[in-house]
Amino acid sequence: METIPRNIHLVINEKLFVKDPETTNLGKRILEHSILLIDEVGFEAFTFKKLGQIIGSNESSVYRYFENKHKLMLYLSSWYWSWVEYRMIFAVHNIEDPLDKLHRAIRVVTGDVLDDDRTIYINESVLNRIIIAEFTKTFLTKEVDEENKEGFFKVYKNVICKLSELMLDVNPEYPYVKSLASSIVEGALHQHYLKAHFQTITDFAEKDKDLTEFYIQSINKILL
Amino acid sequence: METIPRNIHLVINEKLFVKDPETTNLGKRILEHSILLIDEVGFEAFTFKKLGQIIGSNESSVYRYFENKHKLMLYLSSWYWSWVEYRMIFAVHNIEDPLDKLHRAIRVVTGDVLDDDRTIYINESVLNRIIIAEFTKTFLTKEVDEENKEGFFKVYKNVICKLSELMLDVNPEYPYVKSLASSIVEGALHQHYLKAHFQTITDFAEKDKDLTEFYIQSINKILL
DNA sequence: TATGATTTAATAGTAATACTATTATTTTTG
DNA sequence: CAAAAATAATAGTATTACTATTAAATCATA
Repeated sequence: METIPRNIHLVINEKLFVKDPETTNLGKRILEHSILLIDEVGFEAFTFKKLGQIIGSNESSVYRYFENKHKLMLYLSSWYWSWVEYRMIFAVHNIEDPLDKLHRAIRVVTGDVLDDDRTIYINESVLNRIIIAEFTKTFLTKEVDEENKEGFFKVYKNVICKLSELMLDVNPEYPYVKSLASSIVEGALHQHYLKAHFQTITDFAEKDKDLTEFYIQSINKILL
Repeated sequence: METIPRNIHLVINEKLFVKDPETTNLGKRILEHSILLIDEVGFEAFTFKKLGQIIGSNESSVYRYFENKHKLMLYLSSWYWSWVEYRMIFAVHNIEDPLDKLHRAIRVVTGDVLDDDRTIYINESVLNRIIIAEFTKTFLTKEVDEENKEGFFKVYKNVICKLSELMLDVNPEYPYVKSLASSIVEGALHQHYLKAHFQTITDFAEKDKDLTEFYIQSINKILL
């Protein structure tokens, strides 16, 4: 995959970090290994102490970059959705047919993720795995409304809005574009999770059945 | 609503509790007030200490019923899905037409929940709110696979399997019944949450648009 | 190269949480 | 009424998620 030119930087809400981790070596090591460690032990068991030990640095040094682990997770999530948005725009660019555009966007949002070598310190395929397992929990909290006001979920909402606009181009009469788009984005994460942990309630454990195909077929029937 | 006859007891996996809370007064008070307290402060801030204070009892007494708060949440979730399953079976019983049956089941799974007065110590409409906000988190953990083996999510999976069977009766050729069913069950919870916290990415903040209607329309187009 | 500024590391400490263990007291039951 | 069971009270532990302080290392530049 070659989607992000090296000179482009994904911009992240400044309230999510104390010090921009992309500006220093230690910061990049924090990003790199927090992704790997969260993937390994899960967000609940992930601590700054363990992370510090792994990167040969100190707990308190991690705190100079991120206020707490929740903010770090929100940072990683924003990075992820920003990257998805970028790839989505890239995928539909210069395409004429609205339905073709929508299909390409759906492919980006629901498809499997390969590592993008252009960012050495972020392993996108592992990041995708932790988004599948952990992202939903970032907004299922008592603090959602405040954090939403602070714009912590803006990039995620952007992806959904972009997708719903593409749907509207296919069928301007359809009344539920926003819910259809949010269902697909969240639903794809959920089906990926089921595939890994609850094979009895998903069809995508079977090799010949494909998630993206399911969504493309469904929206064709719903919108056309 | 009059769905559960007083003499019927929802059976819950015995590994979820130390002592069956439905057998004693204190147990019922624990169920009643844990639902209210989780709704009030959220699962993360919910502790057995606070619960003990509220029910005028002791932290350690709560531990005699539930090993920890996660198991308590799993207990409440099982109770909820068991109740949904019961209502679903009840709703389709004696109905002939497969499509009519499916529509009725979808209505149970996606519709708003009113309190069922037959169980005095469980407020179903509050329980529904905490399921919307907290249930997904119960399986997004590193322990899913073990807990799944223990049968902690059996009732939830039952609901989805029942729903997918009804879909198969409508269209035996459709290849994605399980994923369609799990998408609807999880998707409905998600859309309810969006309605409460992320109005920009759902259509159901608008009064004239209805979640159940959206799902019934969608499955009609997908299955027929 | 010296000086100051910034960054990072190390240490210690705190409040809260999620328990466990023990004993005393109350309630239930036969 | 006595024995058994349930509950309450108290205390204690390990871990977590931080904060504060100071020391050491690195860097930037006059």
